[in-house]
Amino acid sequence: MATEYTEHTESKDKQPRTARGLKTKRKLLDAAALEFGEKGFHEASITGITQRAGTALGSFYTYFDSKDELFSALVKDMSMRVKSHAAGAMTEWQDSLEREKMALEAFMNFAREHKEIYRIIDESEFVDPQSYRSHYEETATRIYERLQEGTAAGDFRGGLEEAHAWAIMGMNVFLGMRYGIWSEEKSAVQIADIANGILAEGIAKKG
Amino acid sequence: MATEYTEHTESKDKQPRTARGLKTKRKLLDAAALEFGEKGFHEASITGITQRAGTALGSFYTYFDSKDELFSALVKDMSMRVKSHAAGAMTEWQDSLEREKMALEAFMNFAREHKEIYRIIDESEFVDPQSYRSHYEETATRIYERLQEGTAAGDFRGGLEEAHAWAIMGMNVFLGMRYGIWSEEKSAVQIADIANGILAEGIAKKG
DNA sequence: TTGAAAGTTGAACCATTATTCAACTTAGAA
DNA sequence: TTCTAAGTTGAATAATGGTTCAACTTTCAA
Repeated sequence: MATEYTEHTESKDKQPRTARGLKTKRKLLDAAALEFGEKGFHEASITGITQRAGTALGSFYTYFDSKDELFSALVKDMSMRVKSHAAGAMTEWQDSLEREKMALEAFMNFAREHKEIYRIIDESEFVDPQSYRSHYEETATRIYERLQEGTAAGDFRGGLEEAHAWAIMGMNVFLGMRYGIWSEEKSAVQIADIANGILAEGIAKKG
Repeated sequence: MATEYTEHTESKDKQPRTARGLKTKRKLLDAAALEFGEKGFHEASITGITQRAGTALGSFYTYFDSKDELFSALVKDMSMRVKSHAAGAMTEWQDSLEREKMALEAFMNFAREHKEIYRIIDESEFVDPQSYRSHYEETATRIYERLQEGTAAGDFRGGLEEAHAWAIMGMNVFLGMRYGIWSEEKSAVQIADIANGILAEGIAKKG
Protein backbone atom coordinates (compact mmCIF):
# COMPACT_ATOMS: atom_id res chain seq x y z
CA MET A 1 0.00 0.00 0.00
CA ALA A 2 2.33 2.74 -1.18
CA THR A 3 0.32 5.68 0.01
CA GLU A 4 0.52 9.10 -1.54
CA TYR A 5 1.09 10.99 1.63
CA THR A 6 0.45 14.71 1.58
CA GLU A 7 2.07 17.09 4.05
CA HIS A 8 -0.06 19.09 6.42
CA THR A 9 1.26 20.99 9.36
CA GLU A 10 4.62 19.56 10.33
CA SER A 11 7.45 21.52 11.77
CA LYS A 12 9.56 22.57 8.83
CA ASP A 13 12.83 21.22 10.15
CA LYS A 14 11.64 17.63 9.90
CA GLN A 15 11.01 17.55 6.17
CA PRO A 16 13.15 15.16 4.16
CA ARG A 17 15.54 16.95 1.86
CA THR A 18 16.58 14.13 -0.39
CA ALA A 19 14.88 11.39 -2.37
CA ARG A 20 16.13 8.84 0.10
CA GLY A 21 14.66 10.77 3.00
CA LEU A 22 11.31 11.07 1.31
CA LYS A 23 11.22 7.35 0.70
CA THR A 24 12.06 6.58 4.31
CA LYS A 25 9.40 8.91 5.61
CA ARG A 26 6.82 7.31 3.36
CA LYS A 27 7.83 3.86 4.55
CA LEU A 28 7.39 5.00 8.14
CA LEU A 29 3.99 6.49 7.45
CA ASP A 30 2.71 3.36 5.75
CA ALA A 31 4.14 1.15 8.45
CA ALA A 32 2.56 3.33 11.10
CA ALA A 33 -0.86 3.12 9.48
CA LEU A 34 -0.62 -0.66 9.62
CA GLU A 35 0.77 -0.79 13.14
CA PHE A 36 -1.78 1.63 14.57
CA GLY A 37 -4.58 0.00 12.64
CA GLU A 38 -3.69 -3.43 13.89
CA LYS A 39 -2.74 -2.72 17.48
CA GLY A 40 -4.27 0.61 18.32
CA PHE A 41 -2.33 3.62 19.49
CA HIS A 42 -1.08 2.41 22.84
CA GLU A 43 -0.24 -1.14 21.90
CA ALA A 44 1.56 0.10 18.85
CA SER A 45 5.23 0.83 19.43
CA ILE A 46 7.80 2.90 17.61
CA THR A 47 9.94 -0.19 17.49
CA GLY A 48 7.12 -2.04 15.78
CA ILE A 49 6.71 0.74 13.28
CA THR A 50 10.37 0.99 12.42
CA GLN A 51 10.62 -2.78 12.16
CA ARG A 52 7.75 -2.90 9.71
CA ALA A 53 9.29 -0.04 7.80
CA GLY A 54 12.68 -1.74 7.82
CA THR A 55 14.48 1.23 9.29
CA ALA A 56 16.38 1.84 12.50
CA LEU A 57 14.57 3.04 15.57
CA GLY A 58 16.36 6.36 15.52
CA SER A 59 15.27 7.18 11.99
CA PHE A 60 11.78 7.69 13.26
CA TYR A 61 12.87 10.83 15.06
CA THR A 62 14.44 12.22 11.95
CA TYR A 63 10.93 12.77 10.62
CA PHE A 64 8.63 12.95 13.60
CA ASP A 65 8.80 14.70 16.94
CA SER A 66 6.85 12.09 18.79
CA LYS A 67 4.47 9.20 18.58
CA ASP A 68 1.58 11.59 19.13
CA GLU A 69 2.64 13.90 16.35
CA LEU A 70 2.82 10.99 13.94
CA PHE A 71 -0.63 9.85 14.91
CA SER A 72 -2.03 13.32 14.35
CA ALA A 73 -0.44 13.53 10.95
CA LEU A 74 -1.93 10.17 10.11
CA VAL A 75 -5.42 11.11 11.21
CA LYS A 76 -5.40 14.25 9.14
CA ASP A 77 -4.16 12.36 6.15
CA MET A 78 -6.74 9.59 6.47
CA SER A 79 -9.52 12.08 6.99
CA MET A 80 -8.53 13.70 3.76
CA ARG A 81 -8.39 10.39 1.94
CA VAL A 82 -11.84 9.34 3.06
CA LYS A 83 -13.13 12.68 1.90
CA SER A 84 -11.56 12.58 -1.51
CA HIS A 85 -12.51 8.98 -2.08
CA ALA A 86 -16.15 9.80 -1.42
CA ALA A 87 -15.98 12.90 -3.56
CA GLY A 88 -14.51 10.89 -6.40
CA ALA A 89 -17.32 8.36 -6.21
CA MET A 90 -20.28 10.72 -6.28
CA THR A 91 -20.50 11.34 -9.98
CA GLU A 92 -23.32 11.09 -12.48
CA TRP A 93 -26.26 10.97 -10.13
CA GLN A 94 -29.79 11.63 -11.28
CA ASP A 95 -31.28 12.90 -8.05
CA SER A 96 -30.00 13.82 -4.62
CA LEU A 97 -31.18 10.61 -3.03
CA GLU A 98 -29.13 8.61 -5.44
CA ARG A 99 -26.21 10.82 -4.65
CA GLU A 100 -26.45 9.94 -0.97
CA LYS A 101 -26.60 6.30 -1.85
CA MET A 102 -23.40 6.61 -3.82
CA ALA A 103 -21.76 8.36 -0.90
CA LEU A 104 -22.57 5.53 1.48
CA GLU A 105 -21.60 2.88 -1.01
CA ALA A 106 -18.28 4.57 -1.53
CA PHE A 107 -17.74 4.83 2.19
CA MET A 108 -18.56 1.17 2.71
CA ASN A 109 -16.15 0.06 0.04
CA PHE A 110 -13.44 2.32 1.31
CA ALA A 111 -13.89 1.06 4.86
CA ARG A 112 -13.55 -2.51 3.66
CA GLU A 113 -10.42 -1.81 1.72
CA HIS A 114 -8.84 0.25 4.47
CA LYS A 115 -9.97 -1.09 7.78
CA GLU A 116 -7.00 0.53 9.43
CA ILE A 117 -8.20 3.97 8.43
CA TYR A 118 -11.49 3.44 10.13
CA ARG A 119 -9.81 2.42 13.33
CA ILE A 120 -7.30 5.23 13.37
CA ILE A 121 -9.93 7.90 12.86
CA ASP A 122 -12.06 6.33 15.53
CA GLU A 123 -9.28 6.12 18.03
CA SER A 124 -8.37 9.75 17.47
CA GLU A 125 -11.32 10.55 19.71
CA PHE A 126 -9.00 9.63 22.56
CA VAL A 127 -5.57 10.37 21.21
CA ASP A 128 -6.17 13.58 19.28
CA PRO A 129 -9.73 14.77 20.04
CA GLN A 130 -9.32 17.95 18.05
CA SER A 131 -8.71 16.03 14.85
CA TYR A 132 -11.58 13.70 15.59
CA ARG A 133 -13.96 16.58 16.02
CA SER A 134 -12.73 18.32 12.92
CA HIS A 135 -13.11 15.21 10.87
CA TYR A 136 -16.73 14.67 11.78
CA GLU A 137 -17.65 18.33 11.79
CA GLU A 138 -16.31 18.75 8.31
CA THR A 139 -17.99 15.60 7.12
CA ALA A 140 -21.30 16.73 8.60
CA THR A 141 -20.95 20.10 6.93
CA ARG A 142 -20.39 18.45 3.62
CA ILE A 143 -23.47 16.29 4.05
CA TYR A 144 -25.49 19.29 5.13
CA GLU A 145 -24.49 21.14 1.99
CA ARG A 146 -25.69 18.24 -0.09
CA LEU A 147 -28.96 18.28 1.78
CA GLN A 148 -29.44 21.95 1.00
CA GLU A 149 -28.65 21.39 -2.63
CA GLY A 150 -31.12 18.54 -2.63
CA THR A 151 -33.83 20.75 -1.24
CA ALA A 152 -33.02 23.44 -3.76
CA ALA A 153 -33.20 20.87 -6.53
CA GLY A 154 -36.63 19.78 -5.34
CA ASP A 155 -35.47 16.29 -4.39
CA PHE A 156 -35.50 16.76 -0.62
CA ARG A 157 -38.15 18.26 1.56
CA GLY A 158 -37.59 21.53 3.38
CA GLY A 159 -36.71 22.00 7.02
CA LEU A 160 -33.55 19.97 6.93
CA GLU A 161 -31.04 21.08 9.52
CA GLU A 162 -27.49 20.31 10.46
CA ALA A 163 -28.78 17.68 12.85
CA HIS A 164 -30.18 15.76 9.90
CA ALA A 165 -26.68 15.61 8.50
CA TRP A 166 -25.38 14.25 11.79
CA ALA A 167 -28.09 11.62 11.81
CA ILE A 168 -27.21 10.49 8.31
CA MET A 169 -23.53 10.46 9.13
CA GLY A 170 -24.12 8.35 12.23
CA MET A 171 -26.17 5.93 10.21
CA ASN A 172 -23.40 5.60 7.66
CA VAL A 173 -20.62 5.23 10.20
CA PHE A 174 -22.37 2.49 12.12
CA LEU A 175 -23.37 0.63 8.99
CA GLY A 176 -19.77 0.93 7.86
CA MET A 177 -18.52 -0.50 11.11
CA ARG A 178 -20.99 -3.36 11.31
CA TYR A 179 -21.20 -4.38 7.64
CA GLY A 180 -17.90 -3.05 6.38
CA ILE A 181 -15.40 -3.77 9.12
CA TRP A 182 -16.92 -6.45 11.35
CA SER A 183 -18.33 -8.60 8.62
CA GLU A 184 -18.98 -8.51 4.93
CA GLU A 185 -22.08 -10.68 4.96
CA LYS A 186 -23.94 -8.12 2.87
CA SER A 187 -22.75 -6.21 -0.16
CA ALA A 188 -22.13 -2.49 -0.02
CA VAL A 189 -25.03 -2.02 -2.42
CA GLN A 190 -27.44 -3.92 -0.19
CA ILE A 191 -26.54 -1.80 2.80
CA ALA A 192 -26.70 1.39 0.80
CA ASP A 193 -30.18 0.39 -0.37
CA ILE A 194 -31.36 -0.11 3.18
CA ALA A 195 -30.07 3.23 4.34
CA ASN A 196 -31.47 4.88 1.25
CA GLY A 197 -34.85 3.35 1.97
CA ILE A 198 -34.90 5.12 5.30
CA LEU A 199 -34.00 8.42 3.68
CA ALA A 200 -36.56 7.89 0.92
CA GLU A 201 -39.59 7.02 2.97
CA GLY A 202 -38.66 6.39 6.60
CA ILE A 203 -39.78 3.22 8.27
CA ALA A 204 -43.40 4.08 9.08
CA LYS A 205 -46.27 2.34 7.39
CA LYS A 206 -47.84 4.54 4.77
CA GLY A 207 -51.40 5.79 4.82
CA MET B 1 -22.71 10.04 42.26
CA ALA B 2 -23.10 7.05 44.55
CA THR B 3 -23.60 4.41 41.94
CA GLU B 4 -25.48 1.23 42.55
CA TYR B 5 -22.86 -1.07 41.23
CA THR B 6 -23.88 -4.58 40.35
CA GLU B 7 -21.47 -7.47 40.22
CA HIS B 8 -20.91 -9.33 37.01
CA THR B 9 -18.10 -11.72 36.38
CA GLU B 10 -15.34 -11.03 38.90
CA SER B 11 -13.08 -13.61 40.36
CA LYS B 12 -14.70 -14.71 43.56
CA ASP B 13 -11.72 -14.15 45.80
CA LYS B 14 -11.84 -10.41 45.31
CA GLN B 15 -15.28 -9.82 46.73
CA PRO B 16 -15.45 -7.65 49.82
CA ARG B 17 -16.56 -9.56 52.91
CA THR B 18 -17.44 -6.75 55.24
CA ALA B 19 -19.46 -3.54 55.04
CA ARG B 20 -16.28 -1.53 55.06
CA GLY B 21 -14.89 -3.48 52.13
CA LEU B 22 -18.04 -3.01 50.14
CA LYS B 23 -17.94 0.70 50.71
CA THR B 24 -14.31 0.92 49.63
CA LYS B 25 -14.95 -1.03 46.47
CA ARG B 26 -17.83 1.24 45.59
CA LYS B 27 -15.71 4.32 46.17
CA LEU B 28 -13.09 2.88 43.84
CA LEU B 29 -15.64 2.10 41.16
CA ASP B 30 -17.13 5.57 41.23
CA ALA B 31 -13.73 7.20 41.29
CA ALA B 32 -12.66 5.06 38.37
CA ALA B 33 -15.68 6.07 36.32
CA LEU B 34 -14.74 9.70 36.81
CA GLU B 35 -11.05 9.20 36.19
CA PHE B 36 -11.54 7.12 33.03
CA GLY B 37 -14.26 9.45 31.82
CA GLU B 38 -12.10 12.50 32.27
CA LYS B 39 -8.72 11.26 31.13
CA GLY B 40 -9.39 8.17 29.09
CA PHE B 41 -8.01 4.75 29.82
CA HIS B 42 -4.33 5.31 29.28
CA GLU B 43 -4.01 8.74 30.82
CA ALA B 44 -5.96 7.55 33.81
CA SER B 45 -3.78 6.10 36.57
CA ILE B 46 -4.45 3.83 39.49
CA THR B 47 -2.93 6.50 41.66
CA GLY B 48 -5.45 9.00 40.33
CA ILE B 49 -8.28 6.62 41.00
CA THR B 50 -7.25 5.80 44.56
CA GLN B 51 -6.65 9.49 45.26
CA ARG B 52 -10.14 10.37 44.11
CA ALA B 53 -11.50 7.51 46.12
CA GLY B 54 -9.51 8.57 49.15
CA THR B 55 -7.93 5.18 49.64
CA ALA B 56 -4.38 3.91 49.54
CA LEU B 57 -2.87 2.74 46.30
CA GLY B 58 -2.64 -0.81 47.53
CA SER B 59 -6.32 -1.06 48.33
CA PHE B 60 -7.07 -1.07 44.65
CA TYR B 61 -5.58 -4.53 44.33
CA THR B 62 -7.68 -5.84 47.15
CA TYR B 63 -10.66 -5.62 44.81
CA PHE B 64 -9.32 -5.70 41.27
CA ASP B 65 -6.74 -7.80 39.53
CA SER B 66 -5.65 -5.11 37.14
CA LYS B 67 -6.49 -1.83 35.52
CA ASP B 68 -7.89 -3.71 32.53
CA GLU B 69 -10.15 -5.85 34.64
CA LEU B 70 -11.55 -2.78 36.33
CA PHE B 71 -12.22 -1.13 33.01
CA SER B 72 -14.03 -4.21 31.75
CA ALA B 73 -16.18 -4.35 34.84
CA LEU B 74 -17.00 -0.70 34.37
CA VAL B 75 -17.96 -1.09 30.72
CA LYS B 76 -20.29 -3.94 31.48
CA ASP B 77 -21.87 -2.01 34.28
CA MET B 78 -22.36 1.13 32.21
CA SER B 79 -23.75 -0.84 29.32
CA MET B 80 -26.32 -2.26 31.66
CA ARG B 81 -27.17 1.13 33.07
CA VAL B 82 -27.74 2.69 29.66
CA LYS B 83 -29.97 -0.22 28.81
CA SER B 84 -32.09 -0.04 31.93
CA HIS B 85 -32.37 3.72 31.79
CA ALA B 86 -33.75 3.52 28.28
CA ALA B 87 -36.07 0.68 29.19
CA GLY B 88 -37.40 2.66 32.12
CA ALA B 89 -38.13 5.64 29.91
CA MET B 90 -40.08 3.88 27.18
CA THR B 91 -43.45 3.71 28.85
CA GLU B 92 -46.90 4.75 27.76
CA TRP B 93 -46.35 5.16 24.07
CA GLN B 94 -49.20 5.29 21.58
CA ASP B 95 -47.44 3.99 18.53
CA SER B 96 -44.07 2.48 17.75
CA LEU B 97 -42.73 5.67 16.25
CA GLU B 98 -43.36 7.51 19.46
CA ARG B 99 -41.67 4.72 21.30
CA GLU B 100 -38.50 5.23 19.27
CA LYS B 101 -38.66 8.90 19.98
CA MET B 102 -38.77 8.24 23.69
CA ALA B 103 -35.83 5.90 23.38
CA LEU B 104 -33.69 8.56 21.76
CA GLU B 105 -34.82 11.24 24.15
CA ALA B 106 -33.93 9.03 27.09
CA PHE B 107 -30.54 8.28 25.58
CA MET B 108 -29.84 11.96 24.99
CA ASN B 109 -30.71 12.88 28.54
CA PHE B 110 -28.70 10.03 29.95
CA ALA B 111 -25.68 10.98 27.86
CA ARG B 112 -25.86 14.54 29.13
CA GLU B 113 -26.06 13.49 32.73
CA HIS B 114 -23.34 10.88 32.43
CA LYS B 115 -20.86 12.04 29.87
CA GLU B 116 -18.28 9.75 31.38
CA ILE B 117 -20.37 6.71 30.54
CA TYR B 118 -20.50 7.62 26.92
CA ARG B 119 -16.75 7.99 26.80
CA ILE B 120 -15.98 4.78 28.61
CA ILE B 121 -18.22 2.71 26.37
CA ASP B 122 -16.72 4.36 23.34
CA GLU B 123 -13.18 3.77 24.42
CA SER B 124 -13.88 0.13 25.11
CA GLU B 125 -13.59 -0.34 21.35
CA PHE B 126 -9.85 -0.18 21.92
CA VAL B 127 -9.43 -1.39 25.47
CA ASP B 128 -11.95 -4.20 25.62
CA PRO B 129 -13.29 -4.79 22.10
CA GLN B 130 -15.35 -7.76 23.15
CA SER B 131 -17.41 -5.66 25.52
CA TYR B 132 -17.78 -2.94 22.94
CA ARG B 133 -19.12 -5.34 20.40
CA SER B 134 -21.46 -6.96 22.86
CA HIS B 135 -22.83 -3.62 23.93
CA TYR B 136 -23.74 -2.53 20.44
CA GLU B 137 -24.87 -5.92 19.26
CA GLU B 138 -27.24 -6.23 22.15
CA THR B 139 -28.50 -2.72 21.67
CA ALA B 140 -29.09 -3.35 17.98
CA THR B 141 -30.94 -6.53 18.78
CA ARG B 142 -33.19 -4.67 21.18
CA ILE B 143 -33.95 -2.05 18.55
CA TYR B 144 -34.58 -4.73 15.96
CA GLU B 145 -37.09 -6.39 18.24
CA ARG B 146 -38.92 -3.11 18.60
CA LEU B 147 -38.94 -2.74 14.84
CA GLN B 148 -40.53 -6.15 14.45
CA GLU B 149 -43.11 -5.38 17.07
CA GLY B 150 -43.81 -2.13 15.28
CA THR B 151 -44.37 -3.93 12.03
CA ALA B 152 -46.63 -6.44 13.74
CA ALA B 153 -48.59 -3.59 15.29
CA GLY B 154 -49.07 -2.03 11.88
CA ASP B 155 -47.03 1.06 12.74
CA PHE B 156 -43.95 0.21 10.71
CA ARG B 157 -43.69 -0.99 7.16
CA GLY B 158 -42.50 -4.48 6.36
CA GLY B 159 -39.06 -5.51 5.15
CA LEU B 160 -37.17 -4.09 8.10
CA GLU B 161 -33.93 -5.90 8.77
CA GLU B 162 -31.25 -5.91 11.39
CA ALA B 163 -29.38 -3.35 9.33
CA HIS B 164 -32.22 -0.92 9.88
CA ALA B 165 -31.65 -1.26 13.58
CA TRP B 166 -27.95 -0.52 13.13
CA ALA B 167 -28.79 2.55 11.08
CA ILE B 168 -31.11 3.86 13.76
CA MET B 169 -28.60 3.12 16.47
CA GLY B 170 -25.87 4.96 14.58
CA MET B 171 -28.15 7.92 14.14
CA ASN B 172 -28.87 8.00 17.85
CA VAL B 173 -25.27 7.58 18.93
CA PHE B 174 -24.02 10.38 16.73
CA LEU B 175 -26.81 12.71 17.71
CA GLY B 176 -26.06 11.88 21.32
CA MET B 177 -22.41 12.70 20.85
CA ARG B 178 -22.94 15.92 18.95
CA TYR B 179 -25.94 17.34 20.77
CA GLY B 180 -25.63 15.58 24.09
CA ILE B 181 -21.93 15.54 24.86
CA TRP B 182 -20.31 18.19 22.70
CA SER B 183 -22.93 20.85 23.15
CA GLU B 184 -26.40 21.25 24.48
CA GLU B 185 -27.50 23.94 22.06
CA LYS B 186 -30.66 22.01 21.31
CA SER B 187 -32.99 20.23 23.69
CA ALA B 188 -33.26 16.48 23.75
CA VAL B 189 -36.81 16.80 22.48
CA GLN B 190 -35.78 18.86 19.49
CA ILE B 191 -33.17 16.32 18.49
CA ALA B 192 -35.55 13.44 19.05
CA ASP B 193 -38.07 15.18 16.81
CA ILE B 194 -35.57 15.53 14.03
CA ALA B 195 -34.56 11.89 14.16
CA ASN B 196 -38.18 10.86 14.40
CA GLY B 197 -38.96 12.92 11.33
CA ILE B 198 -36.48 10.84 9.38
CA LEU B 199 -38.02 7.62 10.62
CA ALA B 200 -41.52 8.90 9.94
CA GLU B 201 -41.14 10.10 6.40
CA GLY B 202 -37.48 10.18 5.37
CA ILE B 203 -36.05 13.30 3.86
CA ALA B 204 -37.31 13.04 0.29
CA LYS B 205 -39.86 15.43 -1.09
CA LYS B 206 -43.26 13.86 -1.30
CA GLY B 207 -45.25 13.37 -4.44
C1' DT C 1 36.01 14.38 -7.24
C1' DT C 2 34.91 16.06 -2.78
C1' DG C 3 33.17 17.65 1.49
C1' DA C 4 29.39 19.36 4.06
C1' DA C 5 24.68 18.44 4.78
C1' DA C 6 21.39 14.86 5.17
C1' DG C 7 20.28 10.58 6.69
C1' DT C 8 21.02 6.17 9.38
C1' DT C 9 21.94 3.40 13.27
C1' DG C 10 20.89 1.04 17.75
C1' DA C 11 22.55 1.03 22.38
C1' DA C 12 21.70 3.70 26.40
C1' DC C 13 18.82 6.65 29.00
C1' DC C 14 15.00 7.79 31.61
C1' DA C 15 10.35 8.68 33.05
C1' DT C 16 6.26 6.68 33.97
C1' DT C 17 3.21 3.71 36.25
C1' DA C 18 1.13 -0.85 37.05
C1' DT C 19 1.83 -4.13 40.50
C1' DT C 20 3.67 -6.37 44.82
C1' DC C 21 4.26 -6.97 49.61
C1' DA C 22 5.11 -7.05 54.45
C1' DA C 23 3.79 -4.43 58.34
C1' DC C 24 -0.09 -2.52 60.41
C1' DT C 25 -5.16 -1.56 61.74
C1' DT C 26 -10.02 -2.63 62.03
C1' DA C 27 -14.16 -5.52 62.06
C1' DG C 28 -17.07 -8.59 64.02
C1' DA C 29 -18.08 -13.44 65.45
C1' DA C 30 -17.73 -16.33 69.35
C1' DT D 1 -13.20 -9.26 75.57
C1' DT D 2 -10.49 -11.69 72.34
C1' DC D 3 -8.67 -13.33 68.37
C1' DT D 4 -8.54 -14.16 63.50
C1' DA D 5 -9.86 -12.87 59.04
C1' DA D 6 -10.46 -8.85 56.36
C1' DG D 7 -8.91 -4.70 55.02
C1' DT D 8 -5.45 -0.80 54.69
C1' DT D 9 -1.19 1.30 53.75
C1' DG D 10 2.54 3.35 50.76
C1' DA D 11 7.28 2.49 49.81
C1' DA D 12 9.72 -0.53 46.77
C1' DT D 13 9.85 -3.17 42.57
C1' DA D 14 9.90 -4.04 37.80
C1' DA D 15 8.85 -3.77 33.16
C1' DT D 16 7.80 -1.22 29.40
C1' DG D 17 8.75 1.70 25.72
C1' DG D 18 9.36 6.60 24.20
C1' DT D 19 13.24 9.50 23.34
C1' DT D 20 18.19 10.91 22.88
C1' DC D 21 22.62 10.95 20.90
C1' DA D 22 27.20 10.37 19.14
C1' DA D 23 29.36 7.64 15.70
C1' DC D 24 28.87 6.27 11.11
C1' DT D 25 27.29 6.21 6.00
C1' DT D 26 25.23 8.20 1.93
C1' DT D 27 23.83 11.89 -1.05
C1' DC D 28 24.50 15.46 -4.25
C1' DA D 29 25.79 20.22 -5.49
C1' DA D 30 29.69 22.64 -6.78
